[in-house]
Amino acid sequence: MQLDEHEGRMCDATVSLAFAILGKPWNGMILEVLGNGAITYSAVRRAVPGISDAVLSSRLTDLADAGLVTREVDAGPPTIVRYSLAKAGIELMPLLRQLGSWASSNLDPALAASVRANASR
Amino acid sequence: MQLDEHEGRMCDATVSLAFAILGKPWNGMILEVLGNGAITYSAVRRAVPGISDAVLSSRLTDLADAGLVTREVDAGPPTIVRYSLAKAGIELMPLLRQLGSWASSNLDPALAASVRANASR
DNA sequence: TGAAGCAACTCTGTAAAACAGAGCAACTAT
DNA sequence: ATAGTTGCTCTGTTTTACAGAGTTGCTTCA
Repeated sequence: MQLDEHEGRMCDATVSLAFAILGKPWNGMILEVLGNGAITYSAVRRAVPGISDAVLSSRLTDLADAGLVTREVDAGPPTIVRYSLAKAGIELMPLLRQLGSWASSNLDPALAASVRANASR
Repeated sequence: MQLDEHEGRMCDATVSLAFAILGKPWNGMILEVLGNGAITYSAVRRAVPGISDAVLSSRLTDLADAGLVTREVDAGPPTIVRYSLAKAGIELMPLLRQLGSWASSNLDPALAASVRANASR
């Protein structure tokens, strides 16, 4: 068995880096929702059907730590917490839109249904 | 507390669809590696450090089922199995490259290191 | 020749992550 | 007063990824 041009092939480091964020369940969708402007935690929860509180909270924290998302607290009362995209997140939006276009042209909508079925389980 | 324009906000269905594939750990990286041309299972394994055989096998099957990847068997001997991108996968490549560019401009490389640390655990 | 190595996976127990749902403090609305 | 909402936290359960071993069929090496 001849090892040839495959031998030194490695996944591109920048793509790996991108998917450190985007390859985690729910992140892409959360970011997309935030792309439409500052939003409260509960509204994100409603906008992303199927996500749990525990995961949403954890993801928002991670995204803020990574510099994609900004968490702003209006002390109130009532306390209002808003999440919005930071510059890095904003720059991702055109790509997310293109990914949506690609998906609608190339993927079977039943795929999303299977995800939703999982979510409703 | 006033519910206003947030009320009807929902995650875009096409983005959800895209992330049915891309939001699963390892898929983005596998697809990127396949983007450089047909490749054997073992070569994919080496190209994506940290992935397990069980997950790689499962992902390749899922990607083939979704129509992004083609599995071709050269009966041999020795049997050679090659994976390559189908049309839908090929159309995704420019977006993956852009995601890599975005990541290198906007994400902390330490993020990838944390993923690799997990992988070497 | 037999042993070692490689390809392409499969199998299985363990650890980690996501799920599902309950709960809490601080508020607002009825 | 009760009920509802916000923004989470907590916890037991289920699912998924991890880690490593294993199998068959081949090729390579001593």
